[in-house]
Amino acid sequence: MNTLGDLERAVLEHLWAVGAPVSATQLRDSFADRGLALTTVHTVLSRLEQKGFVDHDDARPRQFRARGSREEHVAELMHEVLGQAGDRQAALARFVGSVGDDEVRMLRELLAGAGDDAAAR
Amino acid sequence: MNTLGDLERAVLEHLWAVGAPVSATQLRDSFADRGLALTTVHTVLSRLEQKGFVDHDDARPRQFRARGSREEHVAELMHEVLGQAGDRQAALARFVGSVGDDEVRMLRELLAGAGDDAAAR
DNA sequence: GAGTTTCTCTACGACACGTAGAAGACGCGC
DNA sequence: GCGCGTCTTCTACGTGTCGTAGAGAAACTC
Repeated sequence: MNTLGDLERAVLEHLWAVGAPVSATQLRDSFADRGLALTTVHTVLSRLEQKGFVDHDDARPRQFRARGSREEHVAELMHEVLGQAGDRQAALARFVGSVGDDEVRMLRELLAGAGDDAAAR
Repeated sequence: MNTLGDLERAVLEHLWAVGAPVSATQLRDSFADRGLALTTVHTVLSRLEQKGFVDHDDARPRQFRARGSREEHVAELMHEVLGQAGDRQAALARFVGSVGDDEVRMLRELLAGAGDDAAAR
């Protein structure tokens, strides 16, 4: 499910942060502190691509970009996790029970506002 | 974070489902379909214990039990996942945006009811 | 067309996990 | 108390994933 190694995660985070397509070379330079070989970056990118997290065009210096935003990803993961609960309601209850005050406020507004057109996804 | 193998997860699920302390032998029998050796069960139990998911007393045929409920675990995981979001609010918004109608209703009630004593955890 | 850059293919070491054997620790019945 | 069967611990191996990168092919630049 959440199967991403450290480097994979770091690269994906970077792509999310940048928001724009990025070449392998640029990535290697962004991670200069790790002193990665270009091929390493490529391997990681292919794996992220296989896993559906990354996309690339076929222009020549390939440009890679994340598919979907970090928030989308997080929301999706939250749903997956929730799906593991036997009793979804109980799990949800526990979850909101330990959410910060400001976030509770925000949730209230969200739920009030989006109210009945929630079906509009 | 969510590092549980298939068998580890299955065993933990079982412990959650049973709710009561269980011996290794009983576990092996519960998983008779897999034809596991007792030692395998023990290994898995130790690993789950190392990871803090399982507890055992020191009576002689050791009795193992899950620490915390499945729902607790799920809620905790959801928080961890949410913690990965750069923009927690955005992630939360997306999350509730794709929650089922009945669950939306339940959340509304929870948030309305638990309202201001949310700090009471 | 030669040199440089980028990409793909392949590989290897480390680590987690499923699996279980070997041997020691324990308890029960006699 | 002793022997025997059971439970527990220790250790190990096979496999898959991930970090890492080399070799060679492909493409671009001039």
